[in-house]
Amino acid sequence: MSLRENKKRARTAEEKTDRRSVVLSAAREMIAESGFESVTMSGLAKRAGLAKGTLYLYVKTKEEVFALLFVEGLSGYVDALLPHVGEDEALIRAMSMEARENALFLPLMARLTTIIEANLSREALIRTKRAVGAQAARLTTEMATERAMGSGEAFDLVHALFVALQGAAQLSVARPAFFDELPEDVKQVYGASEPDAAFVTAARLILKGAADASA
Amino acid sequence: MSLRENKKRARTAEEKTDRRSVVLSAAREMIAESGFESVTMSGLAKRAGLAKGTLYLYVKTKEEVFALLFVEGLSGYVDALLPHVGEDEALIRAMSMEARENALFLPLMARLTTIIEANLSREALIRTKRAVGAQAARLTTEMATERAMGSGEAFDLVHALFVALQGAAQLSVARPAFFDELPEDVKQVYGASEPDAAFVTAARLILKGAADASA
DNA sequence: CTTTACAAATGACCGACGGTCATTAATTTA
DNA sequence: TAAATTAATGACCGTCGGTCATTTGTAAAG
Repeated sequence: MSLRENKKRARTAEEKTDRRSVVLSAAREMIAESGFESVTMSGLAKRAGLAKGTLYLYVKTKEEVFALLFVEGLSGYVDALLPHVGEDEALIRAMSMEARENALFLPLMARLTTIIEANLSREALIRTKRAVGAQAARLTTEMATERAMGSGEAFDLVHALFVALQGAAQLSVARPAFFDELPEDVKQVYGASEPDAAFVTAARLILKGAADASA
Repeated sequence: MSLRENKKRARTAEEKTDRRSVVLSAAREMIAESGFESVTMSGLAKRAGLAKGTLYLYVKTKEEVFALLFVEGLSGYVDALLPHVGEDEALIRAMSMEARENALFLPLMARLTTIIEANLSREALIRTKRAVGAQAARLTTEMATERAMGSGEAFDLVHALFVALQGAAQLSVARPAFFDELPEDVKQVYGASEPDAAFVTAARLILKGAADASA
C-alpha cells in the first residue's frame, strides 16, 4: 500500500485525496494487525511510503487519521441501517451485524470522545462533529417517517440506541497481551460482557420500551 | 495536600496507605482543576510532595492512579444505588444524581477500558476487574431480590443500565478549549447530547422495556 | 551508643513519540 | 531557460512515562 515507488508529487486535488486514502489504508492495516497503541506517526508514514513531515501535510494530528476512519465507517454503518429502521429485530440485527462486519468501527467508536475528538484541530473537530450530526439526522428522519413517530421521539430513540452502542463499544477494547495468564474469575468478568451481547440486550429493552411508550 | 513537609518515611502498612491516599487526593485535585490530560507523573509527584521515583513505589503506571479513583468512585456509586433498585424512577434519579455528585465518576468511566485498563499492570488489572465484578454482582443480587426477578434477568438489566451509563459517560468528556469559537451548528451537536439527559432517556426506555418483558 | 542491615526516597537519565521547520527539489508559469 | 511555487523531507525539539544506581532515614543487633 506504499506510494513511495511512485515518486511523483501530488499536485491536483485528486492526487491529494489519493495520498490521503493511502494513509488511511495504511492506518487500517496497522490497527488491524497490532492495535491502536501500535500506530505511531513515524510508523504510519513509513508504511504509507511517506516521510513523517509529509504525513503532516495531510493531517494535523494523529487522531485526525482515526477521525477520518470513524466518519467513513459511520457513514457506511448508517447506510446499512437505513433499510431496517422500521422493524425492531431487523434493526438490532443490522446494527450488530454491521458492527461485526467492519471490525474497526466499534473500537473507533469506543475511542471517539476521550481520545479522538480530544486531539483534533479546530477544523478537524468541526468536520467530524458535522459529519456525526448529519448521520444522526439521517437516521432520525428515516426513523420518524418509517415508524410514524414525532421527530422528538425518533431523536430520543436514535440517541438511546447509540448511547447503548457506544457503551457496548467500550467492551470491544482488545484484551491485554497477558489475558491467558489471568485468574479464572477475572477472565469471567471479561466473558460476562461481550460487546455484541451487551448491545443486543440493551437495544431490545430500549426498543421494547419505546414500543410500549407509543402504544 | 502535600506530604513533603513531613519528611518521615512510610514504614508501616498504614503509613503506606496514607501516602497512597495523598497521591489520590492530589490526582483528584489536578483532574478537577485542569482535566485528565494535564495529569503528568512528575506533576502529580510534585503536588503530592514526592519525588517521581517515590510515586512509582506506590503505583506501577499512571493509569493505576485513575483505576484506584474509579474503583473508589464505583463503590460509593453502588452504595448510593442499592436503596433504590426496586423502583424505576428512583433508580434513574439515584444514578443520574450520584453521577453528578461525584464529578469525577463519569469522566473516569468514560476512560475505563480504552485508556485506564489498557495501561494497567497485570496485578492492577486483576484488582480492578475483581472490584468491578464485585460491584456488579452486588447490584445484580439486590436487583433480583428487590424485584423478584430471576438472576439472569437481573444480570441483563444491570448490564443494560451500565452499558447506557458508559455510553452516556462518553458525552461527559470536557469540551475543547476553543469551544466558544466553534460555529453555531457544531455547538448544537454538542448540545444535542448532554450526558445526563442521554442517560435518563435511555435508562427509562430500558426499564420500561424490562417491565414490559416481565409483565 | 555504635554498627549493621534494610528498605524508603530520590532525581538524573533513557527511549519513545508527537509534532515542527528550514531546506531541498519537482513541477508549473513566465 | 529562469523564476516562482509548493510538495516533500528528515533532523531536530520538547514532553512524558518509566527506570535504577545511589542516598539516607530507621530499626535491629551487638
